[in-house]
Amino acid sequence: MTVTLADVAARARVSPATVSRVLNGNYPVAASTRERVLRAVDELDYVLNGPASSLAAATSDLVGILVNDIADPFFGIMAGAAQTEIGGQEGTGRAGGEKLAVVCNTGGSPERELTYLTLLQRQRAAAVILTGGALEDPGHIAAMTAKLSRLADAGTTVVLCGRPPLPGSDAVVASLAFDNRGGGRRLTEHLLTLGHRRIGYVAGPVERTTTRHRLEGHRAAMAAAGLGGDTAEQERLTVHGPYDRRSGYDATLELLRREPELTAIVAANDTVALGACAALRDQGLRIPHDISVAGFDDLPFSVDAVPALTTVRLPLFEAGARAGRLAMGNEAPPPGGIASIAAELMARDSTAPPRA
Amino acid sequence: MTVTLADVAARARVSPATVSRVLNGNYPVAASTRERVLRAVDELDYVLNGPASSLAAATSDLVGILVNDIADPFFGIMAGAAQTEIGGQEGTGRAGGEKLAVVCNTGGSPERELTYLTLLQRQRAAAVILTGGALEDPGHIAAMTAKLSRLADAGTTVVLCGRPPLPGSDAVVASLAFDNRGGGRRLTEHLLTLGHRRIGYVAGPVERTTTRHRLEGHRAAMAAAGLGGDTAEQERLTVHGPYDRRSGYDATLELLRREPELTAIVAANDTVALGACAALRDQGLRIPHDISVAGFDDLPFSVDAVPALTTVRLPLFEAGARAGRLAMGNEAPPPGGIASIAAELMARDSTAPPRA
DNA sequence: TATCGCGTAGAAAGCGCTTGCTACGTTCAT
DNA sequence: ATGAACGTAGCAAGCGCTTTCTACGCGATA
Repeated sequence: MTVTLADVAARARVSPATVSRVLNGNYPVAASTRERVLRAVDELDYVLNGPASSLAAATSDLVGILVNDIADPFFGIMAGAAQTEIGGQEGTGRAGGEKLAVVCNTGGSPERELTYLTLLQRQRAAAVILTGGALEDPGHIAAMTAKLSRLADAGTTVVLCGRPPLPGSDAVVASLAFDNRGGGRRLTEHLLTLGHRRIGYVAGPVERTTTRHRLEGHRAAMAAAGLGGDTAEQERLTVHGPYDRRSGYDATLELLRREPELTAIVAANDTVALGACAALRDQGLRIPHDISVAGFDDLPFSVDAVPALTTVRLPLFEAGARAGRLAMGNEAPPPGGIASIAAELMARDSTAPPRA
Repeated sequence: MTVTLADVAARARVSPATVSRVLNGNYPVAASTRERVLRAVDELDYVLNGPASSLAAATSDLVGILVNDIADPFFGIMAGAAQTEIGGQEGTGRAGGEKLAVVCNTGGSPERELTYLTLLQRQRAAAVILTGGALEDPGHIAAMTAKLSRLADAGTTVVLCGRPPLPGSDAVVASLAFDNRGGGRRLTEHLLTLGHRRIGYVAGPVERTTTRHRLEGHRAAMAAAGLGGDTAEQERLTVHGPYDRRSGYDATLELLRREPELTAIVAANDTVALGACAALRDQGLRIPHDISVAGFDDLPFSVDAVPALTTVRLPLFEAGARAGRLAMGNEAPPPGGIASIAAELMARDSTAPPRA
């Protein structure tokens, strides 16, 4: 029924070993022999049996990319860039390099994250790239650390992209961490410079590194300006919610209720900011005339928002591509295995000085 | 080094066969024995060797989801929904159902589409879901048909989601096709009803089914209204380009150059529409006062555009979920294996009667 | 009591591939 | 002329699991 290596060998009048070596290209084979084998492969329309090959070689060509939300371009851009670096290099013909880069959607659930890691471990994945913020739960962190070191033991390369390093883990080859704290700080400094004093913050889900870092940046800027007040006051001007449009809408309404004198709102990311804008418009407020709004990430649609959204640009594509290269061993890891990736303020039209 | 089935068997004082049966749960095993085996599995932290298991069983638990652009929520939403149906059903403990749903990004390239299919074939994937429009190139269609029937022969379930049926192929279990033609027609009828007569069309990439169907719907509506003119005129009011923001921007400028009297622009999708809006604004035109704009897909951000975008809603999540169920064999295929999925007009604020 | 059948477990034969080792020419240096 | 060295190819032993077939023990049936 299905064509096997042996069939190809028979047709090319060589041994199975030779066919295997031609296909893997890591052993000298005479040009004429190789030629003959390749022809037989084509004629029989042979496709390697991946499981058999992985079993014998004790490695596979699977590379997993874990994302929190596949419908969010934030992850899509990184994953796409990584895949380009992994599945991209054809050219060598059928030999080598043909990895299967696949993305797995955890939906932000820690259990699913672990489940996918186990599934990838089952498949003896060549590499795993974890993207996006991590959950700050001690239990989960411990479980992840254990799982990742088990993966590393089995020869899987682990790369973190847009996620802070896992303390005390030597399983991770490299972590590319976005400077969310610095970005958040500069964004709020921008607002402060414009003259804002009462700033509301729509934060992401609690217990996420990304959420915390951005919020810390914001509060650091506020504190440096002698604002921000005590903890209770900080809490009053902060509302947490998921990274979606709806959360931005609802949280904005809530912030307005708590503090009608708000002159600016900083959102956890651009999608949330869009929801915030919608809420403000529905309240009859004009942006930025009555109130300023800022986002984070600089996703493609942000520049087309009306008014164009002030935000913080994260080099998602570059980071994803680099993670891909790191996973493939095509790039040297940064010193110490950790790289901080700069976040750039993009001041646009959704922020302006507060009304006098 | 690594723990194998035999290790577990030894520790549980049973034969490897029994361990296998406990893990796969398709053979009667006494409760006490199962208990013992499960404990050993836990104690040894055993993880099944996927390749070995796939080799022996001649199937794997991999399910591939092919998308054209992973950074586009259009695909992200479908893929996410499908993954929910595939990787989701835990609850049964570790037994059964634990598939590895992975998404593969073709970037719209036919070669990569084929490459991924081969890679999935290598892995003996349990199922493959192809999403999004297909390339209308005879050579590629033939190659795809051949590849898919080879996959089907090997036991892989093939499902098409948001992609028209492959004529003459019995390899495909089901195809869920969006009614792009009907949606396109209703959208243009809406514009016609408002009084528009000079309508520009920013189409998607040529030779794509989605592009063609939407355009056909548009032209059918125009023709039914006695408008549209000859082929040359139709061509003059149509500009093709990729499904991105940039294309919408550039094409809109081009259309305006060709026909300054345009009162409405229909875009290939919402992202393109956003680019069109940006171009119009940069030209000092107000939407919808000076010119109307419509999109397609009703992606999440469309309702937050300013003005809110008139578009055609596609039930992406539902379709993706259904495709996932179909792939898992958890839902009966539609009669004839083909289902047409309705597209609903969402008339919002970006369209209005033309200026008198 | 003898027989059958059922529930449960083990033995062992692969699944299709990779790779260490061996074997067989050649060519080169001695 | 002889042997070392090299370039190629084959042999065969697994890789870790699934599954068919066989075996065993026991309660039910006759």
